[in-house]
Amino acid sequence: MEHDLPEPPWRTPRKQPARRSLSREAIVEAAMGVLRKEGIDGVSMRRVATELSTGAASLYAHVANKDELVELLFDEVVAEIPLPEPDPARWREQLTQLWVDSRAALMRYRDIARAALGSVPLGPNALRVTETTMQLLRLGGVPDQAIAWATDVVGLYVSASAVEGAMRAQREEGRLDARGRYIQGEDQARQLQEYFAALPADRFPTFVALLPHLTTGTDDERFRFGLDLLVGGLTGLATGPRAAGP
Amino acid sequence: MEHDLPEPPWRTPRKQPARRSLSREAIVEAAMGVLRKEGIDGVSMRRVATELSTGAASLYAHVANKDELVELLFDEVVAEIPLPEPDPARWREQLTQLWVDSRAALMRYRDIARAALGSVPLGPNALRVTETTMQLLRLGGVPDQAIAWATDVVGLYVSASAVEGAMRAQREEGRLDARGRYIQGEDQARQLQEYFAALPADRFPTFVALLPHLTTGTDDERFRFGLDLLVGGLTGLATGPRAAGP
DNA sequence: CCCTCCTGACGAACACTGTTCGAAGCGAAC
DNA sequence: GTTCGCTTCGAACAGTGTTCGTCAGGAGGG
Repeated sequence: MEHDLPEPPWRTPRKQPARRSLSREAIVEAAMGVLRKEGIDGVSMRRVATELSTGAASLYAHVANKDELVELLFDEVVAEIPLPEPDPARWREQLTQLWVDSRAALMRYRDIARAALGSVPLGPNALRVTETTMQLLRLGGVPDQAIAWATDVVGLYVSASAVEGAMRAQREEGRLDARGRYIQGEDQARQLQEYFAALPADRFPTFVALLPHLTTGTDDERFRFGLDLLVGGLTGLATGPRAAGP
Repeated sequence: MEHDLPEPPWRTPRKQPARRSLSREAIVEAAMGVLRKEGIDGVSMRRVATELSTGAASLYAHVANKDELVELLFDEVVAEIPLPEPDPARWREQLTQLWVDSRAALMRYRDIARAALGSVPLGPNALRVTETTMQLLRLGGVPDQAIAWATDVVGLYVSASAVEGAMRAQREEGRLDARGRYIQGEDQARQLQEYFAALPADRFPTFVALLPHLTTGTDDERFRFGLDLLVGGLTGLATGPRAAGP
């Protein structure tokens, strides 16, 4: 970084100048860059290794698995979720905000949320988010068993929504095919419109009747809709706000 | 099947006796078998082709893509969801039952639900399920915009829950590693217990306090918990049951 | 009856993937 | 000074989805 002049050729080359730099942190950092740019499918062992100008096999000294690497990535993403200072008077808003922020952080890294589905996240940062979530639910007076299940359920919903949002974003981005043909999201949207217009109204009367509403609203609004349903239900379970206690 | 004696060598071999049998239906059927036994990752073009005793390239005459094949599979699975005859007096129970049945049908085919996340299912059978869902919500007097969003939201939740359930089932199944070592689900559960027991109670007080509740309940109960939250919220949006009408 | 034409079948190949093996190289410890 | 152990990393293995070019068989026309 400081000076990238070519090494004088008469000097002995010193193959690894001090570049024992390969470490778990460096690998995760490089992988995060790939993840952000190309999504989880872009994160291959070879791709990450190339980013560090080495071979794929070298990564296995610091990371057991690709699965383990993805877990590390996920927890790194979760670290970006801002945590509130729990306030008993505003536990509902804080909960909603926390979950909205969670989804936003996940979507910032494309389809990383796919890693959360099917494997309960238990990294250090994920634990901190879970702890805060549970604290807020407790402040609201939600029963303990409901708290445990609710964190699970909402986590599932947030992740699923993030995955769906990432897919939609990728589709609208207009990705180019292997051939180089541009598949504009616009084209697909038009095809969908045609498909909908051709649906037999006698067999799908309600669906057809609701067509205008189906494409209404942004992803965030739809997410908020479901989230409000869940939070509303949790409020119903609450015995009213109570002070934090042991 | 009837006789698999070797063909007498002096007979002309007749390479394709009448085996123009390869068709889209046959491919989907074969793939369904693989899916049920080994999950979505087991469904590879070569694997399905082998099941039909042919090569992978042959499938591409009937199916554009692997993605298309998976879409076909998904819709075939959705076909197994039993649809109720909508009854205005019981719209809530019917809705809940429909969603429980949907999750059950998905889980019957391992992790096929992964295909639903990130691509709104629009096959003929999926449309029938969606139509019924919307009819039931209408019977309950849920506003149109809420109906559109609710089908989306709950579909997401059902799929996500099915994925999680499939993963857990696979884990508990005790799969053998590449080495042949048995990784019993029991072992992993014990490791998890140890990890939880070692958590610092001062940094994660609420989490640690709720530990007994975290492992309580079956997957179905947890799913029902979230589903009841959602249905409860939808009931709150309803203007009361009304007769079906245009 | 024969000769096209065309579509489905399919072996081979391409560019990938995750992971393992074995041979090096290096630093530290004895 | 030598040995031990940890990194590094090229090569290879067994997979993956997909495409290409060839080939055979049936349909249709003359």
